[in-house]
Amino acid sequence: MVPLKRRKVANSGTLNAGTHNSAATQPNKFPQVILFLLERKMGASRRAFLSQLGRRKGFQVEELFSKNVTHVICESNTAQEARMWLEAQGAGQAGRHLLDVSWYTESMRDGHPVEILDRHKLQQTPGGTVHLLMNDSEVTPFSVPGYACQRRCTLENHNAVLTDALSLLAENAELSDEDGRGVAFRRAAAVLKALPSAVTNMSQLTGLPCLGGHSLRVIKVSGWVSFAVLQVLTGIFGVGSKTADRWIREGIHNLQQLRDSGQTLNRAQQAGLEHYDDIKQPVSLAEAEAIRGIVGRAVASVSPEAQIVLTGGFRRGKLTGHDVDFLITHPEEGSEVGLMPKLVSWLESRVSCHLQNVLLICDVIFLLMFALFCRFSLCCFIDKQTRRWRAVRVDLVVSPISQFAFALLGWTGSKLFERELRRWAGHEKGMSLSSHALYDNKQGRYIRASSEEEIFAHLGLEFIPPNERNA
DNA sequence: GGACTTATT
DNA sequence: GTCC
DNA sequence: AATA
Ligand SMILES: Nc1nc2c(ncn2[C@H]2C[C@H](O)[C@@H](COP(=O)(O)OP(=O)(O)OP(=O)(O)O)O2)c(=O)[nH]1
Ligand SMILES: [Mg+2]
Ligand SMILES: [Mg+2]
Repeated sequence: MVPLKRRKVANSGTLNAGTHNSAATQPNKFPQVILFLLERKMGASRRAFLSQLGRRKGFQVEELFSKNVTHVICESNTAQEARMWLEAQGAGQAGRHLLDVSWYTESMRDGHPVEILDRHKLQQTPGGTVHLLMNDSEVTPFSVPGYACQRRCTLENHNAVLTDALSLLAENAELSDEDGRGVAFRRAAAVLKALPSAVTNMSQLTGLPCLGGHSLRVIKVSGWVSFAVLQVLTGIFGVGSKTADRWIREGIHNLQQLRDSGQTLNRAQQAGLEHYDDIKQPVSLAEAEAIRGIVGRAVASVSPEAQIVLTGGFRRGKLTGHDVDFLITHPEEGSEVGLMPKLVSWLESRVSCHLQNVLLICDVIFLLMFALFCRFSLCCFIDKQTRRWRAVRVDLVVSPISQFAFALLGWTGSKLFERELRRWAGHEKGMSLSSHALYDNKQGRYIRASSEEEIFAHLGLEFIPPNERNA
């Protein structure tokens, strides 16, 4: 076990505020304000970061304390220590503001020193009274005196998991002959054990004594639900992080518990749960091509001229996928409207019929109908010559030919590649890219394109073929 | 501190 | 977590 | 809130 390395307070006189970062540092815009950030509980890196931020915003932030300093900034629960530190500097508090970091961060946000309100002033907290962040009645704040000998603590423990974790670290420190760290963890554990109820929110701990950075990180990590549980629940189609989080808080940690819980599920979630195992199985390229055949025939029968293209990961050369993505268009602008409903009807008409040789669409599990009814997802079952059927997800997108290039680029991915394209468009070119269009924010007009190559060119990027978009 | 892709339901 |  |  490697203990977290202790910060070295680098008081080397290497920093001369005037010269370093001069390019990014603006001249002092507020000469009546000279800031100093106290490192205690803030940490060296956070202090360095905040200092740099302030200087960029035109504040004078001193590296070293001096009599000229008008505002001393420190973390919210260090009032007593801050005053003692100032005394030690022989400075006292004479006419000097002693402020919480919240004043600093708000001033950074607004770009100027904000009015000093009561909540910005450091609380006189001899024991450790809770610093209320907001008048939120849901989060019950705790208040605990600084010494264990000032408080009553029975055998009751509402935070056993957390105190166990901290006690283990204490034991480890003690056995490593690090008594200082050992007793620190013991105190932290004791603070949690003294609480009248379980900790539900990290914000409840602000202001409590004996809980330093390390202990707070331990508490935070201990509260994490195992990644595996989250993966299982969000692995259900229609279940995202918020829903998974809510279910976990309600004691639902696996599929069986979900089924037994009687939770009301929306349609996508019902289908996602019902076909969980099937949908999780990767789709092979052969299956994708087979489905292409089915959907292709469906498209041809409802609109003979229409074209269908395999997009998504398979177009990028992947050999497996979590679904099969298709883009459908029509050579004549406007003829594509109404294609999707017809296609869906055609597919539905084959439901539970057994005409196809190899493949059969037999269950449409949900529809996602958009404004123009241009996108839809279905779940079909494939007969693999064994009379066994499995659910496979298929995404269908219909696009007018005028938008085809944007749709093709947009639906080919990868997801990260798309995000990077759009970020580049916005940040570097002042344009907005979507799977429908490219908009020039400066010229205030849409840019037409009839191929992916043209879009890359408009964006000032070298063309990258699909098989090299696997970012 | 704040952004971090964009559109659709 | 990285960049501004 | 979830999905592509
Ligand atoms: N702009 C944008 N496009 C996305 C997003 N998610 C997916 N796409 C696009 C790019 C993807 O390649 C395409 C198909 O999405 P899929 O989820 O099917 O991913 P893909 O086919 O790449 O991988 P897969 O093999 O199906 O797991 O849709 C997104 O969040 N934003
Ligand atoms: Mg896909
Ligand atoms: Mg897809």
